Amino acid sequence: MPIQRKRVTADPSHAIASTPVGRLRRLRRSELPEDTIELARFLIGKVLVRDHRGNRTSGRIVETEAYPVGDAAGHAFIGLTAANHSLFRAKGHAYVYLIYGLSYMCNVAAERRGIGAGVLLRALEPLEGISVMQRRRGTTGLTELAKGPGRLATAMAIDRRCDGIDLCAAGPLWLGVDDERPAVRLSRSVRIGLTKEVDRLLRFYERGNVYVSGPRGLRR
DNA sequence: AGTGCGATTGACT
DNA sequence: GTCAATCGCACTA
Repeated sequence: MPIQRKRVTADPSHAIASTPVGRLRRLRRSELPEDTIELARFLIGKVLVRDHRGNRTSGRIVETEAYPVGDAAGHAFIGLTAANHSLFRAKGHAYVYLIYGLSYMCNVAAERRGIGAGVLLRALEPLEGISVMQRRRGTTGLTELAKGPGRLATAMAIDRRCDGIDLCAAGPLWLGVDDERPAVRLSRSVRIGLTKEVDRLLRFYERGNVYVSGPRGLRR
């Protein structure tokens, strides 16, 4: 008779505490897929790192949305402006903007220089600097720390001053990868909160990850 | 110079 | 579940 193993209680805080921050290396720009949708998939499981005022915070990217070329919901759709020009930079640059007067959204520019497209980072699984994130967010919760794009920005102290940062360079905000970690199981869905292009399946997330945002039914 | 609105969040019924 | 807050920016005039 096989021994019935007792199921380990799903405790997010324990999961975080026991998650080793493995060997992290900076992503090179040449590693990033040029295609916006491929980039959105690629970024799941990669790590966003923030070095700010002597504090390091980082988290695994668990949810993204693609805003490809020609997408009427994308900020580049109206053409190049003072506000959105970072979207037209080479892949791997940050595009940060304020929405509804209160939430910053952090994007990764995609495609070649001169082409406007990007990937919205919608949620992180916190890794380093959890207490710092908790202070910035004003909560002791763990699953709510960076679940949702505005919360992600707050937890990582990302604001408009981060717009244009090269995420593939040594600096205050960059993208890393832990090559030791196993590949991610991806799911996709429609994008959240849009009034245009509502049917396109351009949201990607790690299947079953408790740090993924969105309504029930769009998390599994 | 004025208007409308948005890739959200948190508070509240 | 509903709903208001709050700001920068593109657009119109």
